[in-house]
Amino acid sequence: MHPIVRKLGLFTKLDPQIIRAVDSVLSGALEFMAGTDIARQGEQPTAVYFLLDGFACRHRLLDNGRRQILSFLLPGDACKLGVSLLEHRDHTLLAMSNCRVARASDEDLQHLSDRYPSLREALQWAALVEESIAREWIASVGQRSGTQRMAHLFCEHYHRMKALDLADGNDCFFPISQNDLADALGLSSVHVNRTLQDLRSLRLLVFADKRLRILDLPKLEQIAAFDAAYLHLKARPREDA
Amino acid sequence: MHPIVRKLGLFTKLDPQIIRAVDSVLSGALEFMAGTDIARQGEQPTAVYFLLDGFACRHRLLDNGRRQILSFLLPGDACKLGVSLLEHRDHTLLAMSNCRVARASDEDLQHLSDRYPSLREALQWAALVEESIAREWIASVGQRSGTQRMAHLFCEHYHRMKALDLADGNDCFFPISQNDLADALGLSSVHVNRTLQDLRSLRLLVFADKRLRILDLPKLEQIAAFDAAYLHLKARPREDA
DNA sequence: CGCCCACTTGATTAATATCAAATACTGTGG
DNA sequence: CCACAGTATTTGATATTAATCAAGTGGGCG
Repeated sequence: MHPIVRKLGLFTKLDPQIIRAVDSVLSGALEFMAGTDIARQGEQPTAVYFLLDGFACRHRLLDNGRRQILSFLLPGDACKLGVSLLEHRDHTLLAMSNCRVARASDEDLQHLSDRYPSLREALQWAALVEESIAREWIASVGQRSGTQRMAHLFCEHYHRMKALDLADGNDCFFPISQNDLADALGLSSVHVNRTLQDLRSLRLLVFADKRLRILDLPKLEQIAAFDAAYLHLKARPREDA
Repeated sequence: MHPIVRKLGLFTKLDPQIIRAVDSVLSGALEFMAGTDIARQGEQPTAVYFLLDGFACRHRLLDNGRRQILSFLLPGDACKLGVSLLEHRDHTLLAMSNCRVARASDEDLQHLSDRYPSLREALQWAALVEESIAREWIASVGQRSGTQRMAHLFCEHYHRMKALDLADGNDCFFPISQNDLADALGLSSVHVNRTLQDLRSLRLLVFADKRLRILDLPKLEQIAAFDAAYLHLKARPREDA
């Protein structure tokens, strides 16, 4: 299934005609190798990127040389109408696995949104959800302990993957090193390693080979003080309509 | 000057006709006392709020009983087109000083944005900047020490106030208790108190009587590893046009 | 084989939380 | 004006969390 349809389908079932219109303004699929930048902090933005396949993140380099991962991008993500209104990108988009990406000019997408209000709504919805997730990350880094934070991130990732039907039972793709995890959680990599061992020894999850397997979701959610409300996942309106 | 014009004027000079149209869909000014909620986490959102005067914040209560302040709202802020697409608010809007607020229905504002593309662009711009600030908060809480974080927040607040012409020299309104500061920075209030004393004894700033006075901005920015790029403040295109 | 990278372990230190109490400050009613 | 309650700030002592430093181990791969 088309990843964008799948993602925006979490909000609403888009008319096939709209999908075709979107496709018509998208570039053919671009390939990015794991570890390469899709778009760079500081550049002037003109294009909107859609992740079609793979796993990517946004991150920002600080003046003090440190790095913070700001969010993760799953297939269908990354649409952000209006970026070209800014003079420079304030963060880098990085492919964390091999990625297939499509690009559209912001302008084209705006025009399309003018013509199809339901497309605009779906994109607005996606942007609002992404913002809500960003806010939860602030709350998480600010108020949760290292263990809770890590548990929370795993819950979040699993729920997002599940919602997109990209989880295989209690197991899903999560191609990220312990170092990246540290940069996402605001912890040192040594501490990440130890915390991971704790969670593993509690038999809550297995995180290895670029995959996350959740063994005890309720317990994990409890530890994390996880409340899925911020993900704004409605009872899925998709499928069999 | 109209606070919304002042804020959106950081992006573009809006046609007076558009301003009148916006005013026409805004409720008259609502008053909120310091400490009262403007809109609550969990409620179903229908309205878009504009802060006309005063100082407010967004915050979120976690399941573990803790609280994180997610962002600060300055006059002209708070427009977020599309909120009504979500089923519930994921955070609370709280007046931190007495506030004057105007409300518009999301629907009215969308229609207006359809009619006036430059209004839509200005609102999109404001939303993008707010997101960028949220990302910087993630980076700050994740990668900066307590002292740096606090210095950073003060730099940010000062720059934002300055950009809106709401700073009086090196001095500006900042009506927030040390407890709130702690909830914004992800520190304990005791630690905030001590960090504050450090910054004060270094003669970098004075924070008292609900005001922030910056004594040595370059030094403060250096400590904070502050880089204003994320605020997306262009060389102001306002005034004397 | 040997190198590189990711992960792991141990020891130590630094940052920050927590607990407990004292000291301002603010507004209120008498 | 004073006594008072309530809140905000400050201080000290101690405990915990997580960072840092320094060395391993282990697997993939040319």
